[in-house]
Amino acid sequence: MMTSSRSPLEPRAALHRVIGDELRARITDGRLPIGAALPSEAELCREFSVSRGPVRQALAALRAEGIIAGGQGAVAHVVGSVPTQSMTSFLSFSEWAQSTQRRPGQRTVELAKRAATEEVAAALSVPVGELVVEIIRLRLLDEVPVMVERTSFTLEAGRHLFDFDTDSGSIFAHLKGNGVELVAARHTFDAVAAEGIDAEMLDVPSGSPLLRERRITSTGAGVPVEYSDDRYVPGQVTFTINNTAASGSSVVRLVPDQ
Amino acid sequence: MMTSSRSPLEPRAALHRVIGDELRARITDGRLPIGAALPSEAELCREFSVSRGPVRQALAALRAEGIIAGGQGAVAHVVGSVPTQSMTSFLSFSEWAQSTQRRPGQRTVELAKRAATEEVAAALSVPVGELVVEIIRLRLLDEVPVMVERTSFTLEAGRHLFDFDTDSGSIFAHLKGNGVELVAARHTFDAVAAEGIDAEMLDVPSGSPLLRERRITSTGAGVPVEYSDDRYVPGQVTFTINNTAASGSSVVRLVPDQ
DNA sequence: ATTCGGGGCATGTATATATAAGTTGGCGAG
DNA sequence: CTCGCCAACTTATATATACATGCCCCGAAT
Repeated sequence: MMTSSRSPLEPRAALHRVIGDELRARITDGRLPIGAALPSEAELCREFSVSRGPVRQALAALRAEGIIAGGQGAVAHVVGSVPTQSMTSFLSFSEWAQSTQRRPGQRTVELAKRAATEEVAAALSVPVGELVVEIIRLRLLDEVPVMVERTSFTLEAGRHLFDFDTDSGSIFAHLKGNGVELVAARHTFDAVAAEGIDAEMLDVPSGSPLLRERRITSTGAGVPVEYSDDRYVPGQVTFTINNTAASGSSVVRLVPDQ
Repeated sequence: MMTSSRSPLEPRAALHRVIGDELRARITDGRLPIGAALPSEAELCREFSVSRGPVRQALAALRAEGIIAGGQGAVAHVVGSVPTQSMTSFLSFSEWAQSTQRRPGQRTVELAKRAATEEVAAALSVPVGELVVEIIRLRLLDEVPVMVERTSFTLEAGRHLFDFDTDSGSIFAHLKGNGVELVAARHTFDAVAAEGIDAEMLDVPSGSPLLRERRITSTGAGVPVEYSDDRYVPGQVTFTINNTAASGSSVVRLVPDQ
């Protein structure tokens, strides 16, 4: 059976993914409530007519997400439905805001092509003085200012921004449409005091605390594309992380370099 | 197999973990620099004298951590050395400090058994008023105060703390020794202003920004054991997170409930 | 009634094998 | 010399099998 348009033998369906999605669905829609025991591996094998390999792969994925737990000799059981966000929803303020029923707003303060400062150059792995595209935006939720964002793109990626209305759409959606794929990000959190323009734009007293997220986003090949310094008004937005001993998560506490 | 002089099948050494650790070591010490191609699966099989199963398990773990990348038909290659920490090293301030060559210090301000406030009760999933063990500690790095920690334990876990010198050892090590296993944690980050006692203990001006980490730590069964509110002086400690589109990491940006 | 032990069952780990599908590099035709 | 195609290599996926080890429950002994 060649079926030239498809594959000769169907299998390329990635059974373990099918199984994982099915179990995820059962958990989120309540057929497998929190605390419930999952079917044993053997039962899942029978149900999906597969061998233990794919079943165990699916269970391992769920375990890594922290959704199920259970050890050797005991059937796994549901420990909770971990809130997760897709990569794009996490990176894109607009997309995230809409998913929480808030009206996102934004005001572009500046869009410029300029030489990279030492900090930006280090983050983007380019020589100091190389041209980068810098955009400063004030972000709002339901008309209330919540964040000031200072983002630098490499010229290669950033040139797409000049033919784009940065006050309306999502930058990430636009970049993706132009073939710029962002698949990995490193986030660093600390606290800073609001100063000068930031305090004014965010409408908070000078010196009041802000949550700062610095972010380096890269392509699949590990090439940095974006560096951003985002400062949030406390109480409007927080960041939450789940980690488990099993899936040594990538949450790290660090001493800043300098 | 042979395995004649020892137990019938002796492995139980978790070969895939051994292989993963070895590869991790090669990457961090430079024998496999960033960008380098890993040996093919077949070569690794020969080198470690195992079948493809354990090798693929090890590679899958590295891939989930974002350290290596590569797809079907191509040898995987190193995309970066992601700093990771074990669960215990991430949870335990003392252990973490020692791994960074700093001298950790701590001063216990208070250790008390008291009724749970609304906030604590909600975090630990116990009724308001239930007895919990609360400990307040000032944490130092090289004699400099960097963090104030307010932790509440359920009575079940916290009772072990009264026969323990909280100024010397690691609480987590002590709890683990008493059979309290902590395997999952949820961390929430925001910024707050330093106030009253906190500002005084941390030796910063009142009103200056602090990075706050609130943490709920649970057992493998999903039962909350510990709730902590830690406030860090900026510039001394930051938190870093890596996430990739592939391994939908559990990093989430949230609107606080209240 | 309570406790202790054993057996059944479930998961963890490893091997061997087979097929599908993507990557790469080299060879030959134009 | 260039372009296109094919063959070899490599990874992704799935099956079948075997044994080690930990949990849980039930039954027997106290």
